[in-house]
Amino acid sequence: MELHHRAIMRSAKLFQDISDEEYEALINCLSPRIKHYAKNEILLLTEDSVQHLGIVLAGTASAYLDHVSGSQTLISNLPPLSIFGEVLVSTRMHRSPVTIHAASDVTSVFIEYKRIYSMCEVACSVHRMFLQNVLKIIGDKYFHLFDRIAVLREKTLRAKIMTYLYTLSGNGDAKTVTIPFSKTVLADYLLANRSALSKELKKMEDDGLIVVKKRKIELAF
Amino acid sequence: MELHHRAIMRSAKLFQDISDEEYEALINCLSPRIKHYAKNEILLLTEDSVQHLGIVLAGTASAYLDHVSGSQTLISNLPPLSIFGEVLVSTRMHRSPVTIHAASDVTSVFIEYKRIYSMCEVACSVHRMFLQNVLKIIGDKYFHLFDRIAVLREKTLRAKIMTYLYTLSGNGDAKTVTIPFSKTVLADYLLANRSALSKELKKMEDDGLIVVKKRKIELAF
DNA sequence: TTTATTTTGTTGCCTTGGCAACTAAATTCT
DNA sequence: AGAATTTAGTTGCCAAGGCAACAAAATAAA
Repeated sequence: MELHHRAIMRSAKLFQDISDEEYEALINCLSPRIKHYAKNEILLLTEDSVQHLGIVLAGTASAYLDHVSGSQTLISNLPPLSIFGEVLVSTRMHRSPVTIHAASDVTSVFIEYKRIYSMCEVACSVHRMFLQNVLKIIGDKYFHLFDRIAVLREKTLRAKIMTYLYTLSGNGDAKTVTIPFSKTVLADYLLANRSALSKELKKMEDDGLIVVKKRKIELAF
Repeated sequence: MELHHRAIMRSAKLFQDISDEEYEALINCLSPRIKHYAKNEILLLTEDSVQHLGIVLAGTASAYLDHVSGSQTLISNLPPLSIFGEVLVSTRMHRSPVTIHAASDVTSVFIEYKRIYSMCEVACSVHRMFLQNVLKIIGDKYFHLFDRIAVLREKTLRAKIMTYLYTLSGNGDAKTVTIPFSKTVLADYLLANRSALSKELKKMEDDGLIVVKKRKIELAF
């Protein structure tokens, strides 16, 4: 594994609260493997057997929930330093619930689950910190799904949008939010019709609730 | 902690793949505390600071997502041996995203997060197994939310119901499923109107898709 | 820069299913 | 067992928003 990849990976949440020395020892132990993907290539298919935890080092990938009908629902964007596959670390089946594909050219690193488990004897305390980080990351992901459900359960489209923006603003902390995807994808994310979303955003602007400037939205509520 | 409580707790997923001896040592170390709740009492409020992992030993509790408007959305039922609060083990804030209340009289046991972390030195290998179990449980919970989203993203009520029943049947394994709650609550769970649900179930029965017998539903698809 | 592709706004029509209101049936409580 | 409460079925009305189709604007590719 090349040095600059090591350096990038260093700042992944996975290695938080781990010293530089421990980090070096750890990645030797974990022996991560680098892979490159061209835009639109598939990193992972639904139902694939997953034996690796992945970290996006460069580019952005997207995770989709596949539908029987062939349609897809965006679950999350994976910008650099995102972790994926970690929820499967401990499940019996290790089957991916999502399809992940490269939204741009992507560089990703993979760590075998086995390695994660088998290193305990060697470095118990670091291992513990590492597992704790994995736990934290999974917890965060869980809360993201939770936020999603908080949005989806709203009955009206406006309430969905409001809830989404509120969550995006860190529960009211920021006055301006930047939507991390296009309006087309946002509609998809909110499980709404794109034209309906377009209409409603306009209405909300008329009602003085928000000001839409491309992907930036000023909140006035 | 009384013996029969120990015995019940023994079969919680949390202690899977841990020997009887290890189990005994473990719970001494974890020093769990028992609490009793009368029906409708609150175990946990949204935004509560959570420092304990809980296990339901007897009775059933329910986790709800609170809404600004005061309405609630059922997230999950917690029958005996369910774990709760475990997702927060590693998050910074330890704030509960849900309100949990006793659907019947409930006996529950609590384990401090601290204990979970601080036992490593004493029993590394058991600790590892235990953390792995926590990881697995969180993973499972994650997938439950996932299933929920798979249901919610369906556009038509019928599709929602179908997806729900399919998931409930173990992806087609069982021909008969038992809905774990009343139709009223089911409507709530599907984020649909109760009367609409009633109508649609009847229609589906007319179309020969299902046979509804109280809470048991035969699947013919 | 020119072309191709994707994103966005906008309109009208029409279906899904939310809502209220009431009755009946089924549980639970005492 | 009888009363009280909760759950379930049924109806008609109506609004939210899905869908299709098109044009314009903006991005990306060549």
